[in-house]
Amino acid sequence: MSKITNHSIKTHYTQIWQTVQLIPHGKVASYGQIADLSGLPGRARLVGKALGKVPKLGWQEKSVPWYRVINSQGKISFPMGSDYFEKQKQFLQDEQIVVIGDKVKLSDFQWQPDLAELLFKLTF
DNA sequence: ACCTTGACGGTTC
DNA sequence: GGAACCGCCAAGG
Repeated sequence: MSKITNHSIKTHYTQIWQTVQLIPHGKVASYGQIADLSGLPGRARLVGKALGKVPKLGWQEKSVPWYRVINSQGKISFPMGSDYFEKQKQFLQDEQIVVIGDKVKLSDFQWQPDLAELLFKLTF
């Protein structure tokens, strides 16, 4: 398994983290999209939970690029002005992603995964 | 074993 | 737009 795996980590979370790591620099994905790609259709909320674990586990901020995951409307899911909101917005802008207010234009920046790439990289 | 929590999503009004 | 409502269900207490 990948190095991010930890003896206490549950399998669904690992699948989610693995999928999130595939989002390319400069692109974003929605929670639902990650759930689908992780073989967990309809479980977008679980993706949020899994991403919330990243800092709590003391992992490096960017070991799993959680900041590239936003909601299906293209908006950052943290309350505007909160610390995490500002951090996520900054990380996105650092990758040349345009964030207006709390919103990213999905038609310009949403990750369109290549099927062959997914089949090659995902091991579950 | 039961109850609550979630960085969600879609439908509807 | 946006707000209310409901479906989702693994994880952690």
